[in-house]
Amino acid sequence: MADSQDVQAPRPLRRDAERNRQRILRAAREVFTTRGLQASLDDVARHAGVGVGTVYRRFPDKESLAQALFEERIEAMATLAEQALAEPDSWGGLMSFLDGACAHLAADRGLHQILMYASYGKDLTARARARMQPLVTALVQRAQRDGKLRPDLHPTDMLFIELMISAAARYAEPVRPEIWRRYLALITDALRPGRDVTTPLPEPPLEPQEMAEVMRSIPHRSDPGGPP
Amino acid sequence: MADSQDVQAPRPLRRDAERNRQRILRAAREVFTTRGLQASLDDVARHAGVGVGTVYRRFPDKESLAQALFEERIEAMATLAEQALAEPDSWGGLMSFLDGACAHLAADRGLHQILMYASYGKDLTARARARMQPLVTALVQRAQRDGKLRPDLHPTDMLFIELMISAAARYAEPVRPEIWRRYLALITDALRPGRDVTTPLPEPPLEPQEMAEVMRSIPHRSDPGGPP
DNA sequence: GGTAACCGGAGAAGATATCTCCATATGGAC
DNA sequence: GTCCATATGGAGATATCTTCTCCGGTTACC
Repeated sequence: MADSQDVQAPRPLRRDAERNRQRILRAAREVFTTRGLQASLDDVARHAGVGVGTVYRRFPDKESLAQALFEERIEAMATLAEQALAEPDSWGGLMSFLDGACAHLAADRGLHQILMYASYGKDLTARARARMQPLVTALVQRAQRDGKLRPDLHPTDMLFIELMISAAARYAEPVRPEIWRRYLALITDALRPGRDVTTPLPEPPLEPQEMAEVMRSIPHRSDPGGPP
Repeated sequence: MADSQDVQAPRPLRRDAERNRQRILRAAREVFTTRGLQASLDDVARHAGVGVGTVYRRFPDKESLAQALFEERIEAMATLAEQALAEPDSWGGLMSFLDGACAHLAADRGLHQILMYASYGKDLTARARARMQPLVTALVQRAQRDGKLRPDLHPTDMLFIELMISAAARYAEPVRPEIWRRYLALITDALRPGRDVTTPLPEPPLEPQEMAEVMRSIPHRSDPGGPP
């Protein structure tokens, strides 16, 4: 209890070390963005122009690196939701959020993996949920109160829409990277209430607790169990 | 040019060999269904109760096995489309097809991989396209002529819908294997024409040739390039 | 009963990814 | 300028997997 503020004060890292740390993070962002989380730390090292040893000294394993990136990504998503919530038009806000989230996910091959990376230690997906859930719920409920959004939709449905759209984006990415907008527009059309034909939705939405399980679907290592 | 009909008449396979061949195919169906194409041939062999050698003697590599399964899967899909086309109601037919195709894809983890497996030698996806494209086009155009389907949709859109839904199914499979029906119903709602609000779709649909590229997106081996 | 065809499965060969080690280099306190 | 705690690079030890081969022993069929 001498000087530190919390638990963080081991030593300020030598200047070259800190510079390399930043390089590594930048490289990881790029590599994971284009190739996904299954890229090896060797790849990241090469991309950063440092040795593997340097990477492993700073980040014991891929999970640590993912965790470091996790924070900023979640924050970007949360900011998106907050800005959407600040828009006066509830429908427009919801659309902005969906569009922005899908754009992020479409452009970043590793993002959904980072967001859904099941981490043994601290459950990152729990943090993601804690941060995002209230915002998305607010967006959804506000639009529903205004009668702009089908009342039978649930906040968890928004996440599924994002997952579906980003899957489409990943499939089409080499051919037509923007085609996902077509399908988002299509789905979006189905979200409005009071159309002449509205099919009652079969299957109740996923409860948050179920969604939590889905969010943990990407296993560590390159265990070929996770879906996309 | 002595006795054969085409190119097929090397020797009728000894009885035990044929029995094992069938066992292997059955095992491959099961293993690929539950774990996807990245299961190893050793897994298939173990599941079939035969030695790896036996598998490799019959199927030089995983591609050969996939190819053998490919035929029956494509045929099942084509049958689905033909039955849908035989239904008098064009909208109902299209829905039957979408529902059936999504159900197949949701229940079979390896199916979309088999259908989209880029094969060096004979281009299987080309065969799939040749078989399916006319049927799906007929289904779509018939519904559009009847005014039951938005006119701005294209046959390739149906495939994308199937891909998106099956991605959702794979994500949710351990938690709620049937939730995909919820999202199919949602999308389906957006397919009808003449609703009070119809957003014009941005991005033109994929041309068949572009779709062909998308279909070849799953690389050989376990090359971590393919999307889901 | 003879033999061609077949079987099983150990293990060779090849890929990859993870992570360690240590000789060498460098920042920065004094 | 000196010194040494702190860093660095990258070869290579480990570990894990899959694919595919090989061959002694077995089996179907005439």
